[in-house]
Amino acid sequence: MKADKNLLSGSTTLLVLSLLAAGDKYGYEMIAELDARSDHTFTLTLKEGTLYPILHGLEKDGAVNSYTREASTGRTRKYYHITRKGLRRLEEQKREWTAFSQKVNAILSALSPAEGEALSGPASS
Amino acid sequence: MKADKNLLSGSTTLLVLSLLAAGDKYGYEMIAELDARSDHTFTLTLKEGTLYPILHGLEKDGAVNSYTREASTGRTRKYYHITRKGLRRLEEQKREWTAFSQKVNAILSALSPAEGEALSGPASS
DNA sequence: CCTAATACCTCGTCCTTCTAGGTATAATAT
DNA sequence: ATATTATACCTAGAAGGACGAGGTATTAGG
Repeated sequence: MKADKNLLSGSTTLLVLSLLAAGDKYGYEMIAELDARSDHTFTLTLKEGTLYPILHGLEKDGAVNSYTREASTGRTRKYYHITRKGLRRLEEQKREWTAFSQKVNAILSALSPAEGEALSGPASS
Repeated sequence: MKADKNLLSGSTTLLVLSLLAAGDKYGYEMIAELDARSDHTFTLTLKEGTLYPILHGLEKDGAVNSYTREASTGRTRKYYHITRKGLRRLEEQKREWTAFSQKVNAILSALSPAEGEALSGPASS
């Protein structure tokens, strides 16, 4: 329940940049898209209080820029567009994520066979 | 450089439990093992200031228990042993991690083909 | 003898996310 | 007509997790 939130840590910016690399989007839309992609299972939920400050930070860094648009519904939306700088950053973070997740998976899969050894030491559960 | 630290967030407990599931270990050993497994590339580095509080927390929760042992070198080591409760927790966190990382990977790989759509909207980089 | 390595620990700081609030407009229900 | 819900944006402060920097003690090596 609580671990999900923690897992998100650090990969939030990566996810935001990824979404924007697929096309310009506005904040509310990104949250809805992530929510839909995680089948509403709370696996990948991004909160407004998290997203908006991140978008502002990315814009300040020049990784994205924004423009407002009137939707056909009459609503004003603020769209974000990823820049070349943002794309470079995305690639870099993607590499880091891949390296990291592979290492974690390697450790996770390497533990089961050594189960016998775990019981060889003095233990009391 | 800095993103690595953040990526670690949330999966630290999972990694610690994984290491212990492969056999009883002491703190210093776990740090060295993770460092070796990440080829010293800083991808998976766990710091003492992070590990020890986590181990104490896990022990308080009953996920691990500990015993001291005199090594052949004459040094006193504090070994940690994972309990049944800890194993259950490990399995749960493993599932969460797997679900999470798969979703992230799905998003990462789903972005490139939509590149054309990204340029259909009004944009200015 | 003095330094480096082993082995443990903790406190305060920083960074990231969330909670909980706020504003404003459009659509829907009453 | 009016109230509620949904859309769409925002922010300040709280909370949580990892780290840096410090500390202690013992052993090995120069």
